[in-house]
Amino acid sequence: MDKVDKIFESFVGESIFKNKSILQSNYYPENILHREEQVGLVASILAPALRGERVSNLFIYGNTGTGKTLGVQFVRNKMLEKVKELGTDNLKFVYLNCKMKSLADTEYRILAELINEMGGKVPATGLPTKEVYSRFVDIIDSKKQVILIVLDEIDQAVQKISGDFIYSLTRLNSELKNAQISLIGISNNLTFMDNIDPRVKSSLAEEELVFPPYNALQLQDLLKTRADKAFKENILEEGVIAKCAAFAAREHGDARRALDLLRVAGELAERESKKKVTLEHIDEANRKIEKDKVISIVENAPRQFQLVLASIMAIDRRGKNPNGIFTGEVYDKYKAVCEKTKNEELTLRRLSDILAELDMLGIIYARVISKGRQGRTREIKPMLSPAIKEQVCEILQKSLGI
DNA sequence: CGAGATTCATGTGAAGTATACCTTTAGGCTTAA
DNA sequence: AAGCCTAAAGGTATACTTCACATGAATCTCGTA
Repeated sequence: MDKVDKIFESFVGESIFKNKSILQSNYYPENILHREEQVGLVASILAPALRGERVSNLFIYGNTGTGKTLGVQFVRNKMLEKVKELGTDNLKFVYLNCKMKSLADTEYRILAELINEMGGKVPATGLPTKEVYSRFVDIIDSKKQVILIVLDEIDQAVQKISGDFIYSLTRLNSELKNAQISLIGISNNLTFMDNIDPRVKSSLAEEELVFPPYNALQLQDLLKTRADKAFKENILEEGVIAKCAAFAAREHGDARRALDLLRVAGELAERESKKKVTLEHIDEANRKIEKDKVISIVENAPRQFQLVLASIMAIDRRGKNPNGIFTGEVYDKYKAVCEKTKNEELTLRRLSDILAELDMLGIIYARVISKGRQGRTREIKPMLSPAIKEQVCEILQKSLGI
């Protein structure tokens, strides 16, 4: 039996999943475990909107995977249901994720996206920002209504946008004749508010709410309820859930991570046509998730990023850099690579920024250090396990045509 | 020997440039009455 | 005369460059014990 047959065979046979979608990240559960208190608070803060009253601006903190988005969406759905039931038409609930990089990382794009969500239309570029702004106001103010705007991962946006934008949004109500708007900011970053204009701060966070991380026990509970629905009976080996929970608890109680882990582990087991999900599958899943993330970043990175990364990998592969690689070395290698691949070479200034961004992406480690008389530089190390390194190198070679 | 002063190799911020899109606007051409 | 198309004018975003100044610790210098 050849390989392909084998693969199909394992899928034709009994699946270990009952309903895999329950473990996927876009699944919205009926109720949200261990977040009753927070969800209740959100609901009570937003409830006046049902009567057409303006509600306080709300700010929600919490690490990734602590149920912030889920909680807000949950309340949103319930409210929209209620609105339908009441037959009124004066409540809009707009959700915008600021992290979708190409979608909303500038003031202009956020406005454009909000307008789209509201049913208006605006080109991706070209209009004066002012014009977009006034169109936005027109759309909102076209009738009497309460508008709740959810800005998810708002910290990502504010880094690039002046806080003025948020401020003017919060102040918008005085310009509106008919409508009322309220903002709901969601941030992963607990220290986000610290370096923000106090005016913005006080107007944005009329109400504050913290979503604490799940602890390992809560994660187990959560995984167990979902696993019961997602897997068939007796599929999970003893301790699998506990291990998933432990992994995720280490990652700041990230429930999304825990669910991904369990799902991928299940997929791996299925692919091997095993009847059980074992502890090793969890380890394997952990590695795979990490790998997939890195690879998709590298594949989709702009050419110049790939060139820089290729230079770093080339130096790293030659070895003997126990203390890390320095910016100067990378730049020399990078120039050579550019010449070989007939790419235009950038300035050292730009390279420096690219290195910083690669660091942000978590592909390399790059800290600024001072080497005394030898000046200041970044100390650079690739942050990839050997197996991934090879794949990354292959991708780079293919993509750059080396 | 130790406190300052020096120095190196980049880091970093601000401002400017080039390119790619986008709308508005005005003029010219077409078309229908 | 109304309608449609086109090109120029005027904006914005993005990726990059140029310029100028900032950094921070190893090393040097020099006064002093």
